[in-house]
Amino acid sequence: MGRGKIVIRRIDNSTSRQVTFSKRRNGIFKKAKELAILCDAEVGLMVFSSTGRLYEYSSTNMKSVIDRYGKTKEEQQVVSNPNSELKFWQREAASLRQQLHNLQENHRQLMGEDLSGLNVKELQSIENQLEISLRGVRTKKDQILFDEIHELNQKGSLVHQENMELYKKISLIGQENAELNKKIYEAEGGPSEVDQDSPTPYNFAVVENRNVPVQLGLGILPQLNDTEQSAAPKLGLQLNP
Amino acid sequence: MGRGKIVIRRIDNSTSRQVTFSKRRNGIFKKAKELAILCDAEVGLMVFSSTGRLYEYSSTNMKSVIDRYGKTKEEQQVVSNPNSELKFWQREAASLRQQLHNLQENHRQLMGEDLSGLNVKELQSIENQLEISLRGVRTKKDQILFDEIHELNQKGSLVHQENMELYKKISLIGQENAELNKKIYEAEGGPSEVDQDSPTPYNFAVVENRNVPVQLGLGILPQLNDTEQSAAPKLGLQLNP
DNA sequence: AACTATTGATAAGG
DNA sequence: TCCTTATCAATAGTT
Repeated sequence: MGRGKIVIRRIDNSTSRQVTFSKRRNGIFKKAKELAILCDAEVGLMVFSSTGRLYEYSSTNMKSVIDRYGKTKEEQQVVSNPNSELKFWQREAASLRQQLHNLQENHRQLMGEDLSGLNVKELQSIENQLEISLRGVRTKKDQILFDEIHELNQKGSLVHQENMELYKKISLIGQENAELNKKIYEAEGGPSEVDQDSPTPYNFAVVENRNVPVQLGLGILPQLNDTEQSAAPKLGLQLNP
Repeated sequence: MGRGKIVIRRIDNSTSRQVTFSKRRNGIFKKAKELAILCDAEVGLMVFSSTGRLYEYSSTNMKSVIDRYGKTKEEQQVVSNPNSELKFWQREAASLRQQLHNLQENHRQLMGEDLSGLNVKELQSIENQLEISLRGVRTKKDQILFDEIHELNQKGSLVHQENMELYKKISLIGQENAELNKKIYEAEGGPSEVDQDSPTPYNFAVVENRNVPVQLGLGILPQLNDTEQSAAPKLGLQLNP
């Protein structure tokens, strides 16, 4: 029920996972309330987010629900009996240790270690998995680099534009200046060769010599449809997608 | 979501209430499972029907969820049993669970999943590790295949030799046979054209026609320094080291 | 238990 | 986190 169907499997992207968690948490709490009210049931719901935060709902109060749960399961004795609880935690630890062990073995094989005892078929399977992983990692890395370059190019483009505008302004100010000088010259009457060749301060007549702005050296990607390509050598990473 | 909107209030009709309870109970349990899987959350859900029946779901196990709940709420009064061994095992389980969690994350990344949130350097590191792993796995696989081929070639060589010896024996027996026939012929006196063309049983004179043994079709590796290469086409895997 | 018309939840995208 | 909207899923009422 959304813009598309999704497979029920851990959401990789942590942001999406977080967002989905929020939405669905609200959803399930609403459902829990409705169930309790509509059907006159006692409901207790505890949810720990992957970051460890607790969210809870209880139609009455959680302690009462847990107590009732304990009674119903006839495990009330377990809680008061230290021996059986001890055993529970020992079993729990054993189970976790087993899971850890399995995962470690799996992990070592993925790390290319501990390969003895595997047949060709199993090795082939690991090889395939590693190839898939490698492709995934490379794709992700390339994408990040690509994005970075894209961003740099955009920034470069902006700076370039800014540069152009600054040059225009300088050009205008230069013209203004020239006109002012001219007026002063006319006001003083007659030409004065002394001042003729040494430009006044704030005279930006240099603009006329080179109105091409400094190249920033950022490789501009084709898809940026930048029309102001120049023959100047470019620095930085160049991607050929 | 149904044939019509309903108000969220206790359903009076007991049958309807029961039916709705069944449907919505299934619904909420499904949602709870999905939430746990999608968002990597730990979920515990307890529902008592109006008739007092308990229905429960937990993504891990209810005791663990209730314990965690108690700890999180800091309402856990271990006062009833401040057993240090109990605490030890609880810490042990928590530690193992943490390790498991870390390893799972690491593992997922090696599987090429869950790559968001990694920077280029980290991705590069995973990429390198995957390449090393891949090389290791391939080397191991190739070695197994190579060993297998080596072994097959040795076996083939042995069978070949055995074959040669058998052919020699047959040849000897054939000669013996021929001599015996000759003696019988001489003892009977005079040639008999009837028996001349049809070979006696156990006459292996066929040996003279082809003393080249059947090719086993095993590619023989150069390092086996097999000198009996033939021009016959070979079957099976051929390695070119 | 099925069916199915309808509402409700939510995925994707700002 | 909240808003919006297109879709899919849950389910209310019925058979």
